[in-house]
Amino acid sequence: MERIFSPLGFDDPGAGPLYLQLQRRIADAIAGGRLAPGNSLPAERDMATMTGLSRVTVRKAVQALVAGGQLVQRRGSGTFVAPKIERLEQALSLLTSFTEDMARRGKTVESVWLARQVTTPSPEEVMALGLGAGERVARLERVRRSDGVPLAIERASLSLQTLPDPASVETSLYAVLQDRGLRPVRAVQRISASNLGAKDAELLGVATGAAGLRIERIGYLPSGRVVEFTRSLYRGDAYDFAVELTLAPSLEGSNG
Amino acid sequence: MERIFSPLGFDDPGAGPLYLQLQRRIADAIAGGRLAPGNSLPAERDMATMTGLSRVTVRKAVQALVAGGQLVQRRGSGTFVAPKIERLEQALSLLTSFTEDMARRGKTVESVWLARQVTTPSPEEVMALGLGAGERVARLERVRRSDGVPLAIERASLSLQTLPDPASVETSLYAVLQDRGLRPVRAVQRISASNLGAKDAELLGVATGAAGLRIERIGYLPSGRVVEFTRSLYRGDAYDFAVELTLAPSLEGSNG
DNA sequence: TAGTGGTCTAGACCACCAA
DNA sequence: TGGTGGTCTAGACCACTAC
Repeated sequence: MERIFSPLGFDDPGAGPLYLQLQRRIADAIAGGRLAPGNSLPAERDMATMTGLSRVTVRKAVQALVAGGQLVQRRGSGTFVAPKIERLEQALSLLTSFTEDMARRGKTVESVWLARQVTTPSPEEVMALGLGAGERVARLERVRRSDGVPLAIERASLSLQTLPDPASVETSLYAVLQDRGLRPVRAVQRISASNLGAKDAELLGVATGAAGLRIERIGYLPSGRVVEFTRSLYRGDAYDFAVELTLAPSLEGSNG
Repeated sequence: MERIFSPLGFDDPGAGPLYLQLQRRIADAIAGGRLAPGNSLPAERDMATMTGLSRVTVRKAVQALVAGGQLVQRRGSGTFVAPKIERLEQALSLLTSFTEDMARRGKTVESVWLARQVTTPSPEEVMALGLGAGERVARLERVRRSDGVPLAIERASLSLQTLPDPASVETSLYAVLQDRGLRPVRAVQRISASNLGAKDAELLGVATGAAGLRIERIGYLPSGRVVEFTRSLYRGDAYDFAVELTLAPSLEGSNG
């Protein structure tokens, strides 16, 4: 610990900005195990006096590591090395529901409802669901947790013909749809990454600006009718999506 | 412009921190089109005097928007609204190479090589490629650009039996492998999101901490032998991966 | 050369948490 | 109540860009 926050070595002119040097020292200490998950760091003011830097500079180094998910800070309490997070792997090629997916691997699932209502659709929802003029929409918004850890924010929209009573969904949306004979058999997903805004980050228990996996899904019935339009935001540090790929058809047989 | 940086309204006690209020004002102006892509913002010092805030506070607001990809800053030049980026969509279910994928949609592809060498493998590479003790590895690292815009960093590792001469790869790795009769026919990918470090961010031309899509791929021959181990980092703001899902086999027929 | 963003400082007050 | 992180300020110097 003394070595990390030693005032020595900060005067090398070619070593870059001071906050980056400190950031690198702390990151190296975590990577090297000298700072283990759960360990506390000295208070910001103490790090400042120990290193001979100003508190603002120390804060800039720490903030970068908080944003990257390597440290966590609790006001009034202190700064700590982030706990090791167990990465969940989910197969992306199968159309399963969150609830079923977690049950399959023996995890508990809790949902915290943010909204479960009938409302006026956004232009995006009108487009995706093919709604008529004046038609309203069922919207389900919830934070998904597994074993107490928030994993994803899920915002599902369905036409009222598909789901007249949103309040009837307690846990699995797909289970409700299945009862109504309206479970999707095919879906198209689009995946991208983006930085989480303050609100979404708080819901997921990570720092503002942390990387999240954004997944947009449109589910279809066998008839081709759209049943669901879902936008999810997964914690980037807690989720791995696995996909199996096969050779592109147009290239088949031309190999070798 | 005057409205955005007006000193009025910053005294409301319930509106949260000043830097968040300013951040919201600027973000709203961009979303509402009052600030269009390419537009320049006043200098930081000017924004500070206009709003009555300190430069540090203005900077904190601006930095957050830079991290989120909504603004770009150029030292000595100014602060600008980020140009609209064209999102590329790539099918995730087919095993295609970057080069072929871009060619199919009529885009030019350039590679900037970071490394193309035979070297000592990392433990991760030994594991993924199933290398023997003392065996060396061919490593290909490059930044992929399309129409001049950097899109991804690709780091591919192959055993020397698969690719004895890394320098023989000029554009498409898969084309070279195909010539040798070693093109993979199956691959497993793992997808997650993470914040880009300073170095990777610079290579992709985005701000440090921006969200990136991390993809790890292991490619196999028909025999089941591993041919390639590739770790890629895509710009989160420039890429959409599309996947089509079908009903999980175990649920087939139980629908309705 | 003038203007811009990038870094850094010393000091202050507030809100929250734990003993 | 004392310590912690969260916010904010005024002022300074540097490195780079554009002219």
